[in-house]
Amino acid sequence: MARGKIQIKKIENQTNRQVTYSKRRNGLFKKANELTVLCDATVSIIMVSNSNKIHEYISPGNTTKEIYDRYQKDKKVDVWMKQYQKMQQELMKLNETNRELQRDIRRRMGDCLEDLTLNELCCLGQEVNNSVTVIRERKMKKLDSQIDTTKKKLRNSSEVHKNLLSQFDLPKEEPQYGLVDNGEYNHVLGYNDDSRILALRLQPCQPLLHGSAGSGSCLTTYTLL
Amino acid sequence: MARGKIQIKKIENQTNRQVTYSKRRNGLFKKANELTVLCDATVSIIMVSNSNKIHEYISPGNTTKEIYDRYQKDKKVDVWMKQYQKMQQELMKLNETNRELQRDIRRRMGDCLEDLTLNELCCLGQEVNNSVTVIRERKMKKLDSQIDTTKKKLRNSSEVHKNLLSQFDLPKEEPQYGLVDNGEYNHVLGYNDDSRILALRLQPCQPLLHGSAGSGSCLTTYTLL
DNA sequence: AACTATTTATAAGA
DNA sequence: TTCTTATAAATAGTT
Repeated sequence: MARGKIQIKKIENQTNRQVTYSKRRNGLFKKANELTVLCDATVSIIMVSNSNKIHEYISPGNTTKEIYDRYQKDKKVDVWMKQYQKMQQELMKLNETNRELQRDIRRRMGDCLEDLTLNELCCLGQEVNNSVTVIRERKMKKLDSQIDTTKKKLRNSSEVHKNLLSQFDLPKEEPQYGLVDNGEYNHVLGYNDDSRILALRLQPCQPLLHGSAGSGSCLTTYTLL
Repeated sequence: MARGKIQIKKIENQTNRQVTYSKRRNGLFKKANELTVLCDATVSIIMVSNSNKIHEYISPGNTTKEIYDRYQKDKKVDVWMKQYQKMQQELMKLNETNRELQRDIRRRMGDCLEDLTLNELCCLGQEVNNSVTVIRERKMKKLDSQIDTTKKKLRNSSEVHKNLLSQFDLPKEEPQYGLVDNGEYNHVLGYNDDSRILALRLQPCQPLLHGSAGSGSCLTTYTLL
């Protein structure tokens, strides 16, 4: 526009382009500002240069975010909002599910039984009762295998001991590892013929997870903006 | 800038302002486009007029959203992204909690006991066993009160019947409402001296909620954009 | 929307 | 980058 007309096409000279970018950017921003004042409008300009630098103009008293949000609202391209609401719903659903699961567990522990019907109580009772049997069986199986393992270890030790003694030509003497068989175990672990489990707590056992999980964390309402 | 210099201040004449807005908007967009071509840059302009209408310019081959997202990233004002990640985390945590709760329930039903230690099995057994007792007691209490209510109703009916008969001076005759007392009920409901509940299912009872809640819905990964 | 006198923007050079 | 300046472009006021 001066000292000769130019073609509107990419300036190939890198330096020249850079200079023109800078000059015209200022020009554009100045015009934007004049427009803002003269016409009481709001203008937001974002520019990304060829070298990936970002410059912006924003009418005084506004933020680029504000203008863009407004633009989004206007264009109904608010994908974010939809996403947000979808997630919010999902969170609520999950929280609800959690509450229900926890209530179910509490019932299985004998809590919150007030609002169950007689029929529901029967079902629950039957279920829990079945569990007792299954869990007891599982426990006994585990116990058996543990005893088995221990026995094997003992036998092994015994063998090693014997071998050592014979290697050193010492007089043979059976080692006295103590393992009282079976009957005693049943008693210690609360397994008796009453066919009810009155398990002793061998260690203070942490409750499986009730309460700890999910805790009281009610859904935090995420406010927009 | 022509036919006389103007002051850069708000144009008070409404029509004039409107015209100038339109003219200068075109000028601005033209300049933006020249800049885009000459300097191989990307420009996004959003304008809000005094009368709240929105106009935009965007360099060809781009979207306003793209440019704004880039701007956001650059300016690290990505509040949305933080929000999104926070919620994503919350969702994952809740899903994890759900899984744990469901596993806990399954264990209380005698499932998934494989990976429990002997000690944990003992604790679980004890808890479930306690529940059996509590639930049984609760059931009996409910049953008692139901029987009580029924008895009262019966007595009432009896009374009404008697009164009616006497009102009509008819020969008195006791009504024969059938209610076999107590012992029979215990049997029907599976309460016997074995002190274990072998409840009959009076109706097909829906499982309290396991499985239905939360189902298999793994966390859907919300992709951005 | 078109015209045009005048102001403003800016390309090229320093 | 900034300044200069000849000249192109934009536009205020008018029609």
